[in-house]
Order: sequence, then C-alpha cells, then structure tokens
Amino acid sequence: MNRKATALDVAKLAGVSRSAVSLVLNGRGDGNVAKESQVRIREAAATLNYTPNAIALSLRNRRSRIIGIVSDQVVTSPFDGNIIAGADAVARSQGFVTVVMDTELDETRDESAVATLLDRQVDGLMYVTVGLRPLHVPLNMLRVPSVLANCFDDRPEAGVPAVIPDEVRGGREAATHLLELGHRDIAFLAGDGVTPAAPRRIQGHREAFEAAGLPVRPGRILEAGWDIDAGFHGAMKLLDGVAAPDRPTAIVCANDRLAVGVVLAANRLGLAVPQDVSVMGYDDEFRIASTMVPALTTMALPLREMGAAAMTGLLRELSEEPEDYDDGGAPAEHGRPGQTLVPCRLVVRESTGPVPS
Amino acid sequence: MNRKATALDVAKLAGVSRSAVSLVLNGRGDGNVAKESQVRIREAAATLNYTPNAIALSLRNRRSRIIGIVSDQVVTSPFDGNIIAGADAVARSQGFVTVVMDTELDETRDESAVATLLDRQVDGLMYVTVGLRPLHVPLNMLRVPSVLANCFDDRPEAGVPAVIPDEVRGGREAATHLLELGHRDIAFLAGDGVTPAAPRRIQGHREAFEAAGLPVRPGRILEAGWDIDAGFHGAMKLLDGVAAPDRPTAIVCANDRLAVGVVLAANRLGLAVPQDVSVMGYDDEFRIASTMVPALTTMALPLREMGAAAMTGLLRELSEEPEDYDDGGAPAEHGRPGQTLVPCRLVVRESTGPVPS
DNA sequence: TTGAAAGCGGTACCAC
DNA sequence: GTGGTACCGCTTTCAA
Repeated sequence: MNRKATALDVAKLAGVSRSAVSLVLNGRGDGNVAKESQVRIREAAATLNYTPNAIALSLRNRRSRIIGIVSDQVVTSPFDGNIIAGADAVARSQGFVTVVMDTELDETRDESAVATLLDRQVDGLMYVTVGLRPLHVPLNMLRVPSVLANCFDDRPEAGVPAVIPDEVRGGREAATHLLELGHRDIAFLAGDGVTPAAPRRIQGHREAFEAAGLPVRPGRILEAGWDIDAGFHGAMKLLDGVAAPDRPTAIVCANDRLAVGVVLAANRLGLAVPQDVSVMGYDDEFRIASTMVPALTTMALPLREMGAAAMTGLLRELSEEPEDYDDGGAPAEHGRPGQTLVPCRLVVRESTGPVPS
Repeated sequence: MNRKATALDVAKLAGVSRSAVSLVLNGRGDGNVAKESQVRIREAAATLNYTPNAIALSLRNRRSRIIGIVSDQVVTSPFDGNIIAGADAVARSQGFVTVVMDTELDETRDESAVATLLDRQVDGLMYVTVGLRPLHVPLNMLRVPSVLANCFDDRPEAGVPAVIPDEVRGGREAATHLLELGHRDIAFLAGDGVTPAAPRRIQGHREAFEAAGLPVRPGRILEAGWDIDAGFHGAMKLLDGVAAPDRPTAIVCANDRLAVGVVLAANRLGLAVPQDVSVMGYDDEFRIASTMVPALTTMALPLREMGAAAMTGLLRELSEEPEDYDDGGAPAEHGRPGQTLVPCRLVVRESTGPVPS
C-alpha cells in the first residue's frame, strides 16, 4: 500500500483545481462548480479512496476536533472506563475523537498531561477520576473549554463546570428501599472518610431515617474500606455470634465488592440472603452485581450518563464559542453553581427482601 | 489566557529568525547559531512558555508520534484497560501519545475506526481485545506498522505480529501447582468453547496430568461460562450432596469470578476453603483475587506486560523503518511465526492448600 | 552565522 | 464558474 491520496491527486485525476475539490467535497459545490465537474470530482475521490488529512485540517482550521481526557486511573477500573465510554460515544457522534492520558494517580503528572494535550491542539479538555473527589484543576486547563467528571474543584472561583453523581440522594433512596421493605435496623458499611462518596451516601442514609421519623442505631455506621475482605470482616463484626434480635436485618454497603464480602460472611454463618439478612450494594459494578449469587440489589452509579453529560456540555460550549471565549458560567442544573448532579438508579435484584418476621 | 506562543513570537522576542529558534531548540544550535543568540533564544522561549505545536510538527514531518489503538471493549473491563496501560506507558516513555478507539464489540466499526485513526496520521496501529480471540485484521491496518495484542489473525499470510498469553502453559502450571499439593482429583470449570482461552487452558491442564502419569477423571472438565453465578452452579453440581470420596479435592476455574462463585457455594455447603476443597482462579483480576476471602491463588494474566511488549515491538519497527517500509517479518520468540507468547504468572495465596487426608 | 523561502495538505478568498 | 494564491506553524535547505 502506498501513501494516501491527497486533494491534489483528486484534482489531477478529475482535471480540475484543488479549490474545486475542496468546495465540492465540503458540500459547497453548487453555485460554484459546474455540475459535471462535481461528478468527475466525486468519482475521482471515490476511486482514489480519498479522505482529507485531519492533521492538515487541524493546522488550517486551528481546531483539531480532538477532546483531551485526563484520567487519574482509567485502566484498572471499570469506573473511569465507563465514564470515558459515555463521553467518547457522544464525542464520536459529533465527529470528535478523544485522546486519553492516564496519570495513574500521580498528581505531579497532571500539568504535563494537560500540556501534552494542549500541544496537540485539543479543542477541549475533560478531567475524570475513578472515585468522586475534590481536586485543584491544573492551571493550563483554563486555556480551553473544560469540564470535570466525577470530581470537582472546591474553590468557588475555579470556574470549571463539574458533573458528579447525586450521592446524597443515592444514599437516601437506598435506605428508603430498605425502609419500605419494613427494615428498621439497617447497618451501613462505609468505605473510608477520605473520599467524599461515602460521607455523602451516609448523609443520605440518615436523611431517609429522619424523614421516616426513625432513629439510626448507634454503631450501625461502620467505616470499613472498599474491598471484599473489608465487607467480610465488617459483616462478621455485625453478625457473628450476635443473637437475632440484636442483628441488623439489612446491611447496605458503600459498593458492590463490600456486598460480596458480606454475602460470603453470611453464607459462612449459615445466614440466608435475603431471608435472614438483606444486603445492598452500590455502583452496580459490571459483571459483579448482576451475576452475584444472589444477584445484588444495588444503587447504580450513572457513569456513562455522567460521561455523556459532561461531554455534551463541553461540546456545546465549544460550538457556542466560535472564535474567542466568553466568560459566561455554565448554568447549574442542581447543586452548587457549576455543578451538575446526576441521579443514581436503584436496581432491585434478589439480595434484598422483606424484613424477617 | 491568550493563545500559545509560536516560534515566530520567540524569534521576535530574541531578535532572531524562526530558523534559528528551530535549530537551537532542537539541539542543533552549536556550530550554526552564535552562543549569545542561543542564550537569548532559550530565555525567550522560557518566558513565553513556548512549546512547539504538535500539529504543525506532524504535518511537516509526516509523522504524528501518535499510536492508534483499536479496542473491542476497553471500557468496562479491567482486562483491555491493563493492556492499554502497559502499552501507553511504553509509548509515553518514548514521546508518543496513544489514542484509543473503542468499537464496543461491533466488528463493523473496525474499518472505520482504523480509517479515522489513519486520517489522523497515526504512525502505528495496535488492535487489542478483551478476551483472547482470532480475528481478521482490518485491511487498512496494513498501511502502517501494526501489532495485535491478545488476539491473532489465523490466516498465515496476514503478517501482523501478535502478542498473546501462553495459555497452554498457564493451564499446565496451574494444574501442576495443585498436583504438587497432592491433589489427584481436580475439576476444571471452563468458560465456554468459543473463546480460545478456555480450550488452551484445558489443554495445559491435561498435559500436566499426562506428564504426571495421572488420568483426568471423566466429567471433571465442565463448560460453565465466565461469571460468578456460573461458578456457583458449577460448584454445586460438583459438590452438593456428593460424598467426600467422590468429590474433587480441588477446583480450578477459568477465571477469578468463577472462583468467587465456587467459594460462595462451598461456604453455603459448609465446606471450608482450602481445608476441604482448594480453589484456584485465573487472571488475577484487580480488586477481586487479592481481596477475596480467602485470597485467591490464581494464574495472573500478563496484561501490562503484553501491552508493553506489543508497543515495544511496534515502536522498534517504526524506528527501523525510517522512510519506506520493509517486508521482513518480525522474528517470533516462541509459538507460531509472528506470535509472541507471554508467560502467565502463578500467584499463590490462601485458597489452595494440601489435599485433605 | 544568519535569514529567506519552500513545502507538508488543506481551505478560502480573490481575481479572472 | 474557475484556478491561483496566501496562510496555518514548523523544519530544512540554500544563499548571502
């Protein structure tokens, strides 16, 4: 295979000039180029298999139709991946391409990742994190329209719009689901205090109890961690050697892997899920929640939606800002100004049931 | 923030010509540009925060320092992600950037993904799949140096080098581990027959038994699927209501999620892992295998290594092919010509132990 | 030692 | 209706 055909090749084959080729292939042929020339040009383009060189286009137009994505850890997590997938789908549908740079949780690589992307003339920038967290946006990011997904800058003046899950509401609706099943003694296995996700989910949990006029029993909110073993040990603490009346009848976990650990522990103790104890996850982790035995009731994180929403907003900003940029802050849909809250989605499966009588 | 500085800006500030700037900043100043001009140029570049426009560079040099990666499903899987992470790290270390296009398992998007990438003037192409599988490389891929990771083209003439895990050996070493612990009746919970990974692992399994002069009991190889519930039901079939002498003493699973299902089933049946039955996973899936209770002994897929190996080979080919391409097939390290086999790595944790007496 | 100029592949303006 | 040409930002050759 030899090198790709250029507009000049097409022009020669069709016996016209480069400009004619450009006009016709961009739909502005009518009224500028003779009908029969147009036909010859299209034929020539087809036989040569011509597509314009995106690099040359970028240089000329000063816009690359590339969106740069900085991720703190794409790779090993289905989380970031889904956000990026949602964003990428939207971008692709509008003729944009995304390029992802992964800092692998090394914050010192933030600025250089952004700089590399900027050198590539990206039209816009998106910063994605695995877990919900606050950050200081890399300064360079302000040079082009930008958006944050699953993270936020808590300095009010930062001025980069953020798209994050509505964790408080998620926690509230999770607890409500259980409350409606008749549970009154519900334990919460939280991740850690450092990521804002767990505290927000707990806040929602408390709000649900409050709204129902019920108390949260002391000692029922356990900071556990995020992994299977943490769930296992947390559940053992809650269930092992505890008489039925003193046992929580339901355990809601800050993620699905914790819930796996809880079920593992229940099985080992001879407790049936959900007959003896209901278990809820959070995240709806792919290939885990739905295939677990029993399949996990969980609060699905709207990852793809967040990615899509973030990208949609970004591209809108791009098209509104034809040449020079305006300072108008994006209108917030909910939450703090500049923050869009995307609701989580309750997925009821088999790990929760009515309170044991 | 206004727009980025160009070489011309630097030249003006330093009071020299653009060419001088180019020479100096590319290390070819000595012998061409006066020492003091050099200093002024560097200072000017620094104060203007100048970095060259990668787009213009690409157009000029006809090489973009971009490697295009086509993935059949990055997103939701830690698998692809890790391969890409390994590849990306190598690429970045050599000043390349990767851009990933995800076909989301839609094969009709193959060619268009490659075409898009080619329009962007990628210097090389890599095709990555979530699971090991054969494929027909998109024709366009042959236009630039390319490599396959975790997949292969079974048409001998395709001529695209592939980097894949040594699954046969992985299956063999997994069985050997168990055999050495004294197990003689070992069951294998396979995925499905359609992906080549499972059959190869099974082949290795059989080879290990053969080498030990032992038979594989009939009915001990079960095609189960790939998920937690499949592992659960497979294990129930093997263990539930079966007297100890007729029970396998070890179960090796085609992946870690199956192993989770097996442990879940064992717990429910009151069987202890590994005291009553040893369980092995495969893949060493992040956040699952090591945090499982008990932590899973598993055969780690060399994902990052595969990505790194593939990218290393690709970049080598790029640098050996300064202008026009040569047809020399890449030398195979093992396996079929053009295929590099990367060994898996046995990770011994707590889910396997000596055969019960 | 320096600067002018060509060209990478397009697009768009402007004479003809 | 058409083709010539300037320009996007950079590298590289060549003449001064």
